[in-house]
Formats: sequence, structure tokens, C-alpha cells
Amino acid sequence: MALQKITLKPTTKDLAKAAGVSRATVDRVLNGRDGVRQKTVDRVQEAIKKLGFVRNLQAANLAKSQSYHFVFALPRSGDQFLERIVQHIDEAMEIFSTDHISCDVRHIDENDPHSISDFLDSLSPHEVNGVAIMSPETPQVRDAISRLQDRGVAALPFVSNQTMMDSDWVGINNRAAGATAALLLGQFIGRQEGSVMVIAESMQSRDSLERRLGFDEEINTAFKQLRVLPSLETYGNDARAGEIITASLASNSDLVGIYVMASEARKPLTILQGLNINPSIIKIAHELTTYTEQALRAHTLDGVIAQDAGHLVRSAIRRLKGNVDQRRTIGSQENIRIYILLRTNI
Amino acid sequence: MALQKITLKPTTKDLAKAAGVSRATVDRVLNGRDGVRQKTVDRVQEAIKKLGFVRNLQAANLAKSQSYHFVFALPRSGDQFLERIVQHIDEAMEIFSTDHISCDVRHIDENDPHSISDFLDSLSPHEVNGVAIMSPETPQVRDAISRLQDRGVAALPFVSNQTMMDSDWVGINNRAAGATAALLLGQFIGRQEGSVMVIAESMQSRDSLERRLGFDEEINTAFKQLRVLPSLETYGNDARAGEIITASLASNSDLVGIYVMASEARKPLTILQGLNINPSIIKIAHELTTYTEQALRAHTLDGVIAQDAGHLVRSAIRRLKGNVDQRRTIGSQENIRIYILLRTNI
DNA sequence: ATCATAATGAGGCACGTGCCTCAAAACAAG
DNA sequence: CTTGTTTTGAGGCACGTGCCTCATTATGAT
Repeated sequence: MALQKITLKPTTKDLAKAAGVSRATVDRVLNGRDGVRQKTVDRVQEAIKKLGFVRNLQAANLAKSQSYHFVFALPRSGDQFLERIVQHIDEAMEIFSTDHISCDVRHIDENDPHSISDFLDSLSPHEVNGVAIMSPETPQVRDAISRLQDRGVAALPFVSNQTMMDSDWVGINNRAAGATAALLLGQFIGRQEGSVMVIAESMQSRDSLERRLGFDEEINTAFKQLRVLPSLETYGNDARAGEIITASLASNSDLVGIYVMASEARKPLTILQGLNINPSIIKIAHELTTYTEQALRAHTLDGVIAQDAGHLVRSAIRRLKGNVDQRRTIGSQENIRIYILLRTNI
Repeated sequence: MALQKITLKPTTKDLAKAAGVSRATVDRVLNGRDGVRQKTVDRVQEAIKKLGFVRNLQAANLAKSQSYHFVFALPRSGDQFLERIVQHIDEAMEIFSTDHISCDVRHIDENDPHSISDFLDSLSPHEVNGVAIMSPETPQVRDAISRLQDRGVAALPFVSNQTMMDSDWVGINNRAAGATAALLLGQFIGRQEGSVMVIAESMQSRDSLERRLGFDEEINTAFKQLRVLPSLETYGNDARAGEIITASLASNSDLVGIYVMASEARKPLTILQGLNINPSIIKIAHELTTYTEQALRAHTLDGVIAQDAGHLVRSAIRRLKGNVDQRRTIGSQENIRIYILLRTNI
């Protein structure tokens, strides 16, 4: 018992004693209040190091009645991947409710940077501690994020990358994801020669460009017998998608593989399904959704490159919280992996 | 401000008021102390439900000076997978230190159930709140786990399954893992006919049996042109491994694939490397280790079926903590996924 | 109705930190 | 040395819960 007492974590009281100051001064130093001589600050810092003091966050939050409120700013869309994200936000809220974390999903118009900027500007640090933002990169959004951070609201690019914050975002390495799709597709196709179709929603976004880059790189080095066709852009338009896919099929009779790069694979895959293409053509898509899951099971889709929606959400929350707590939150836990899903390991 | 106050979480004080009892009685009910009439208990329970009260765990732990100490009981072995587990335990301790969780790694002799049982019996609930146990299943261990739980120490089978606690353990579905290995191997091999070698450390363990079961199932239904050979058991003995692998190679000239089922793939793969086998033979192994990572990169290994060591560790800790806190901790977060790793998504 | 017993209430201290006030001490400038 | 300013200390209350004691009230059996 006496032994245990020794191993207990030091408190601010211990700190005060060790530094030869009062608890009030320790508090001033710990919370960066001014009116403390540099000499005294140093003494306290020294004691912190010596004792290995770490502030008891739970006690501090209790004293401050601190609670965390985060906003997920997501595109408004019927996308199944987004649906899954939202589901996982709900689940995460339950998990994190014991930490007094709550979240809010707000839908933004991803094609209207002005309205996104307005929305971000409307967030007050008194109501919102942090925002996870899934939005394509534009100057307006970038500036709004800067203003947000200046106001003391943490901002975290979510799934969609923003160049400005290269190191601090939540999502996969899209170049590696593209390469993985290529490697899987190439291996599944085997020694056969032929061309590969790439279907994207748009090649405007950074994500698409990076995936395509990684895809081409891998195919061109490891599968020289394959010919990658130019990306077909659907622009989220079904009619257009049907036309360009049909046209491409007609002019490429040697098709051996299809890579659906968009995060909403349902539309392109449905169209392909309707066109009754050769089932031996290997098909790889992105993201696990109700549709892709079922397609995998039905053998109409051969593989899925995915990021774990739940992990994305929880990682974002942990990082936003870490930001509020002024902690560094790096660590392998926040590394979002590139999942390969086959019908056996969904 | 006044509005905010309303949305604040209810406290035991609020509960007392709502139930028309004192805080002392609320405390008696919440902490299961006796000497409270059923009628009163019901009234309090009702108020809990009505107000949606949830105990503030941080405050409670502060009051109790609660801290958590967990033990990881792992086999003593030079296994690279185990090394990685230990690394992740260290990392996890840092992450969870703010929650006042500490861990201890203790090595057990996996082939000596008696010593394992003795070790488990030696753990006192005053020093250890929970144990994650990685050990093959034996009656002695099973009984020791039961005694442990009776004494109030949480026990959690870790990576190695124990039949007794089918629902409550940390690890992957080994049958699905075997099936995934089969599917990947089959697809990579393509239309080619031939035989497939399976290398295990031992077929005594439940994990191995399940992997083999899943593997055979998938090969026999989806890849009928492949012939799966009987499992080669190395018993962790290098000389023996060299002999049986060489012998099997000699008598199966139509080999097209190799499945290394053991979690330590280094030895078998090194041996195969030394035998200069045809590089077009597809090789799949388990677990990401320094060796398998390098082998993937060097194209001497085609795929790895893995479980995320960090995730395993963190999940175990969360579940042990949940047990101490008397919470249910299910949720998609604790589902350990089967990773497929290629050289592009390590 | 009486008494023993069971059930409940009132109140207080503790946990570690944040935040406040007021007084005391240390310091710098004249 | 005096004055004004800066720095520090002492102390206390708060956060929400656990846990304790002691007094009081309700209950059931006789």
C-alpha cells in the first residue's frame, strides 16, 4: 500500500512542492497565464520534467466542465459511402459519449465553395471545437479554413485532401490506393493481354488524379501487357455515363479489366451489368458499400479497395480532440490503411 | 447560457431530485449496495431512464483514484509477429496513459499448461484488473481462466482462441482468413492447374484447423483445378521443415501455389528461397513482419493475410477496460479485420 | 402499542484541476 | 528610503462521484 502510493502520478501539489512555489504559481505556468518571472517558469518546468508530471485531463475537464463538440461537414449526396460515414458517426458518438464528445453532421454543397466558406465562417468556437471537412480544394475553402483556425476552431481535412495541410488530414494515400488497385487487377488478370477501362466521376479532384497516377505507374511497370485507356468521366450523370461506357466498350474489344475509381461505384457497375459484358473481365472498385458488398458476394465484382469508414470517423474525432487538448496525436493508430476486400473478408 | 444549462448531462443530484430520494440512496442504487427497498430501487431506475442519466466515469474514477493495470500473457518466443505485438503494447501504453491505463507483458511457456495455470492463479485483483491471454487451449488453462474471472480479474483470449469464450475474444475469424488466402491464391494463379502446398507449424491448434478448413472450402468450390496437398507440419523445427518441404517439392512437380499458414513465415520462406523454386509459383503467408514486409517488396512473396497488431492490442485494452467499467464494449470498432497486404499497401 | 430492525436522509470529505480574490512579499525606479 | 508595480502565496469554491458516519424515519413483528 505504501509502495503503491509512491508510484502514484504526481499532482500539481507535488509540483508546487518540488519547485518551491505555490499551487497558484504552478497553475499560472501550466495554463500559460502571464505575470510569472521567467526564472520561476523555468523552475516549474524543471520540476515538471523531473517528476514526469502530466496533467490529469479528466480532472481538468471536470473542473472546466469541458465538453467537445465537433462538426462533420459532408457533401450533400445520396452516395452510399457517405451514408456509411454518417452511420459510423452515429456509432462513434455513442462510443465517445463517455468522453463528453458530441458530433453534428452538416451537409454542404461541394460545388459551391462560396457557401462552404460562409458556413465555415458561421461556426463559433463557443459552440464548435472542431470541424472535419470533406470538400474539394478551392481557394475560398482554403481561406475559410485558415480563418477558422485563427478563431480557435480545429479544422481537419477529411477523406478529401487539401494541399495546404498535407501532413494533417484523415484519409488514405490515394496514390498507393491506385497502385494497389492496379496490382490486384493485374494479378487477377494474369498473363492475358488487353486494355483496361478506368471510370471516374471527375478527374478534377486531387484524389482522382493521385489514384490514376498510382494506377498507371503500377500497370506500366509491372503489367506492360496491359493498356490503360483514358479515364472516362461520368460527372455523376447517369445518361452520360451510359453513353461513354457503351462507346468505350464498342471500340475496345480486347477489354480485360475495369477500374472504377469513383467512390460511388454503384452507377457505373449497374450500367456495366446492364451491358452484359464478359464475366471474365476483372472488375475492381472503391469503397465498401451496400452495393459493392453485394456485388462481391455475387461474384460480379472481383475486389474492392476501401478505407474503413468507422476508422476514418474515429480517427478524425480523436485528432480533433487531440487538437483541443493541445496534444500531439500521431501514432500508428491514426494511419488509415488501404483495405483490399474480397468476398471472403468483407 | 441558461439554455446550455438545460442540455447539460444530468448528475446524481438531478437523479436524486427526480426520484424524490437523497443522493445517498441514489449512490446505494447506482453502486448496488443493499439495504434499499425494491420499490425505491425502481423509482431510481425509472428516473435514470427518464433523465437518460449516465454516470460520469471520469469523475467516478477520480473519486476512486481508479487506475487500470492489464497484463498481456504472451508466449516466450523469437517470433517476429510477437515482437510486433510487444511494440504495439508499448505504443498503446502511451496512447492510453491519459486514461490511467498501464500494461505489463509477461511471457508464458505455451507448451506448459501447468505453469500457465500457476501464473494466472498468482494474479491478484488488487494488482491486476485484467489479462489478455495468448495460449493454446487446454483444460488447465481453461480452469485457471475461470478461477481468474471468479476472483474478479477480467480475462480475454488474445489472438489464440479458446472455445469456452467463443464470443468474447480478440482476433480474426480464422476460417475466413483461410478462405481469403485461398481466394487470393486461386485468383493469382489464374486458370493454371496444379497442386498447392500448405505449410503449418502444427495442426494441433484450433487456429490452424480453422484456417485449413476455410482454405480447403474455398479452393474446392471456386478453384477445382487446384489440388491442395496435406499440411506440412514443421513443429518449429528448421531441419525437419527443410526435409519435408524438399520432399514435397520433389514429389509434386506441378506445384503452382504455396500457402504458409503459420504466423512465423520467415523460416519456411527462407527454406523455399534456398531451394530456388520457380518464381512464378504464387506464395501467400500470414502476418506482417519485418521479414514478410521485405519479401513482399522484393517480389518473393505475393500476398500476406494479416491482422493489425496495433488494433489487436488496442482492442484488447479497450475491452478489458470495458469489463472493469462494467460496460458493454461491442461495436464495429472491436471487429478485427482480415487484411490483405500486397507490396503496394503495406 | 412497543420495540427491534430496516431503510433513508443529511452532511461532509476526498479525488486533481481550474479559476478566482485578496493579501503579502519582492522588485524596480525615483 | 519611499513609492509604485510586479510577482507570489494562501485560501477557497467548483466540477461529479464515491464513500463514510450518524441521526432520523418507516416498517413489520409481537
